[in-house]
Amino acid sequence: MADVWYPTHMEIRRADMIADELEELVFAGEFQDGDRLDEVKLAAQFGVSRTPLREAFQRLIASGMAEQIPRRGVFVRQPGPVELMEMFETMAEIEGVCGRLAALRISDQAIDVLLEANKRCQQAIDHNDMDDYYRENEYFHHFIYKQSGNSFLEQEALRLHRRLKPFRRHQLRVRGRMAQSMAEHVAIVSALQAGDSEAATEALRGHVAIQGEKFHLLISSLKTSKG
Amino acid sequence: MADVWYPTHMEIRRADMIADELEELVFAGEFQDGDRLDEVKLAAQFGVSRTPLREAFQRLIASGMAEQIPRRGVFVRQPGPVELMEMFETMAEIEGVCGRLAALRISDQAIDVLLEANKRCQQAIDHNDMDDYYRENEYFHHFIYKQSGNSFLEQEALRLHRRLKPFRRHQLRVRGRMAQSMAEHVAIVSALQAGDSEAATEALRGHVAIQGEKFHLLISSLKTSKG
DNA sequence: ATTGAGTTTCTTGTATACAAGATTGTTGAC
DNA sequence: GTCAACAATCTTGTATACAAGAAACTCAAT
Repeated sequence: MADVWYPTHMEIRRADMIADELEELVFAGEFQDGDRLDEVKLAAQFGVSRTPLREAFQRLIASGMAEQIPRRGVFVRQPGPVELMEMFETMAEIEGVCGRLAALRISDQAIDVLLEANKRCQQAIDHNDMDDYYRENEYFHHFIYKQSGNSFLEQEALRLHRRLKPFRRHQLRVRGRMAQSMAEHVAIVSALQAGDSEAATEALRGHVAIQGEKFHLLISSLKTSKG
Repeated sequence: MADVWYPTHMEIRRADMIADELEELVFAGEFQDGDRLDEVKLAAQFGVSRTPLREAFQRLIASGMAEQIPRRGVFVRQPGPVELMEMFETMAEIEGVCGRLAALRISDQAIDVLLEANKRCQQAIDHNDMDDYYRENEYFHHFIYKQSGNSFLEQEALRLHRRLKPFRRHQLRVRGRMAQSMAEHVAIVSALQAGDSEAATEALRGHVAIQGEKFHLLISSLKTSKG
């Protein structure tokens, strides 16, 4: 019983690997909204038959990244400006909830972890290392999800966070955003430390919502430049 | 353009129909946690080949109702007591969020709709018609999700609500629950009408969380009777 | 030129065939 | 009797074959 080789989740199924790759492609914007996912073309591209592809499609469909119209095909669905704003708002609210529960449940030990994470964030800022800051920032947020003490909620938060990743990627380039973000982190930890669930909620909600608003500006500028 | 027969989403794909049926079976508790979904047996049962079944499986897997272990099979995952509590808590928090946003955005017209819904709830209570109350209650909640003004959030709330449906079904049988639930509905509408987002959040959170707590009691009693 | 029936081609949805890993059962050594 | 190696069987994952709906094309009628 000790040396059982537990079924490592190393993906043996090509269908799963393809699903991952397709998700990446959709995230990377390789497809336009409404593009049909051509089974035979993609099968050739991946060097497999249609079968694993069709299984992979189901995953994209379930996660809302594609839509299936019977007998017509599978079409990618890129979120439009409105849906994106809604997703950011939802993320902000969910992070607020995580903060609320975390404030009620977090341990002193976990607070220390967050303080450490923030130190590393500050170092990233000092070195002006955006990638590093991005990574540490992500760790900070994921850790708070976990401190909600509700692993179902944690998973939901992670899922949405991941889905928004491609749209958050270049946010930090906004001038001064890193420093402001850092200040917000400090406020968040303070609220958690004080066990102030209201303050934690609002701090996290605001911290995330601002991304949606920056995004809103970006959208507006795009719209004016396009139309 | 007028008489185009738009691709009705009538399910032509057996895979989709099977996915629906399988979900029902899992919801109905026809499978134990950990049961393997036998492709060939189910294929025979549904009178189809393995192919559409395997597509249907992907949907269950994506929604967390089943787990796939490569080269081993697909196993149903029934939420245990802990996970269920977590799901109820998450539902309560999300409903709270819907309430918060709805309080900020709801129209007088929509308030009237809620008042009407509550009237129908009261009638159901007067007739002691639990099924009817259940239906009206569901409408009430779904309508509030919509009033959040965030259709992404609305969809997420609907998804979780649906997933919890089988575990909420017999809650109303608890003595006096219908009347208490009704009183909470009134408080919720009042908060929304007043535009008091804090009160709306707490009213909805409490209204839903109580279900989790009732459930908690149920679980405890089960545990003691079992072990 | 435009429309529309009829035909052809393409694509999806499902069934079946096959390869390889997992499970089970058996036999033989200790 | 226990355990390990091997064989037989079962199950999954993928490829291929086939049926039927959708799209594209042709061509005659207006």
